[in-house]
Amino acid sequence: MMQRQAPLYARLEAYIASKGLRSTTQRRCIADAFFSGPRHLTIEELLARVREQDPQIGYATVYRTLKLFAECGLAAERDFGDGRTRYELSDESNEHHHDHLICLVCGKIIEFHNEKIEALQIKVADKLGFRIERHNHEIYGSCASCVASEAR
Amino acid sequence: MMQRQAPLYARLEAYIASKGLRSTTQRRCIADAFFSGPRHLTIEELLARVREQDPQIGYATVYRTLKLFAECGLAAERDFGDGRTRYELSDESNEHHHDHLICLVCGKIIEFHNEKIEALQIKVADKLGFRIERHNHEIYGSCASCVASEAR
DNA sequence: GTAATTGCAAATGGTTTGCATGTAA
DNA sequence: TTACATGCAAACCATTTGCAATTAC
Repeated sequence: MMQRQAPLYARLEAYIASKGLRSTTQRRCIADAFFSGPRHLTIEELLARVREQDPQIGYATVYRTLKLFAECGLAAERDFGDGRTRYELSDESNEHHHDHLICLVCGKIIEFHNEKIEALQIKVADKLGFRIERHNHEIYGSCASCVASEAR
Repeated sequence: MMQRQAPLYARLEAYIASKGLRSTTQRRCIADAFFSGPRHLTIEELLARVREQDPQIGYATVYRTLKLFAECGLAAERDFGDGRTRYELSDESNEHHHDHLICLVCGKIIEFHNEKIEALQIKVADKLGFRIERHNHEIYGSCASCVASEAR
């Protein structure tokens, strides 16, 4: 376990304890894969990482465990329109909130954060008396390298 | 057919003719329901409207026809995270582009448009050399009336 | 006439669930 | 000891597809 992931483990263990759940080898293994892995992984990708450590882990366990992580606020579910749910560290587990640019050519996912957009969203909602809980903001198109290789 | 929907019919018929497809009673009936109905309808809702006119129409036909409308640029598919795809008139069939606020309590869908947000998105993408094709921007929370009834 | 379209039912595919077995506390 | 968790297979559910019958042109 890397140093910077220790707080995430601690939060997970605290949640598990507070709910009367159990700390299992599978959950710890999936937590390892999720906390240290690349962002925006699908269940399938996560399962592959997890099975490098323990080939016996079933895919239903990964589904259930990521739902658990989402429930306790460690993970966020993302839908980028390709039919598979992706998981990433939640905003609070992370440095800060971010949104995404998704390359339709190579599949690359780029994170962005723009304070002005965030502020304007709040303004739009306020004007309508709407109380914001969360938002999705995804920009689809072609990333710089795909635009470049297309031009060739 | 109402006056303001005539251009939409014309575009549909033009597309159908240009592709060597056929103008069927089912397609015209589904077009009626879609062009004149409320926005953001699911296939199931659309099917119900369509069957008021012609109870024989099958649901696969509605799926196929809405895909056709999307293909020819008349319809836009929307995913508000509840597992059902919704269809609305595309930006070009409509007055202008818009995004959505979705009430998680009552399900109300409110449209919004903010030029500053649009401009900032382009700025974010430009800085990364990313070419935008489209975007999703959804704000989830509680609408004014649900916030009010909660306060009671 | 013939190629596109329809309606039905079956297939698909990601995700969820029931259940018998295993295991943490 | 006794709930909770796991792994498997089956179920789910929105959507898609194969196919025989129908229809537009």
